[in-house]
Amino acid sequence: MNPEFYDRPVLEVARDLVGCTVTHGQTSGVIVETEAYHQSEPACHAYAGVTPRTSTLFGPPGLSYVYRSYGIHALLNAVCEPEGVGAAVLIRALEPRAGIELMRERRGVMGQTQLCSGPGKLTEALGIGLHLNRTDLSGGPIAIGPRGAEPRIVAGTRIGITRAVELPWRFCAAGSPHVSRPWPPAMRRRAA
DNA sequence: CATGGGATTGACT
DNA sequence: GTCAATCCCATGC
Repeated sequence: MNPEFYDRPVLEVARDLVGCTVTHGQTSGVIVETEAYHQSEPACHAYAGVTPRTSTLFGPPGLSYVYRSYGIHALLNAVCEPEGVGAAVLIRALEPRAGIELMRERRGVMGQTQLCSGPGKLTEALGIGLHLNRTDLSGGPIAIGPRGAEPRIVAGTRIGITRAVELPWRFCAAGSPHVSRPWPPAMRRRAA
């Protein structure tokens, strides 16, 4: 997808990324869960302003932002909005498509819904590390491609944060078993 | 230069 | 339900 796709309000991009395909090497998956982050709210790393760590977030749209979480996991984001605005979409879960056996080896689990059902899980399954920070998502080693049919989307509040917890900036593909837990309330009510 | 915290996960009670 | 693992970096002295 071209940089223009990301040069829009981060909430629009987060919603439109659900259903798109992420590819790295032999492995790929369809995005089933995203979260939006923006410099205007305190859960976003860019809230602190431009620092060596956050400079990627303020860079041109369409770049990757990969950072280490809890000293253990690499988390993958897509930088959005015009250069100078700090915003990104966190890729939280995928439905595995290609290279599933390789994902199983990397993750050490067999179940398809356990391979990529979390932001730290999917980077491990796809082999995405910190060295892929600030790479081009349209022509770089990580490629994000367009979706087919538009999926039905369920919105909820973001997961695992301590500030601005009330914002409904999490977007899930309705009924997908590959979404990370806990599922949004609107999705638990009825099976799919 | 020392310190503390975090957009998580998996193992355990 | 609780808790530890583990490291980059922001912050403060």
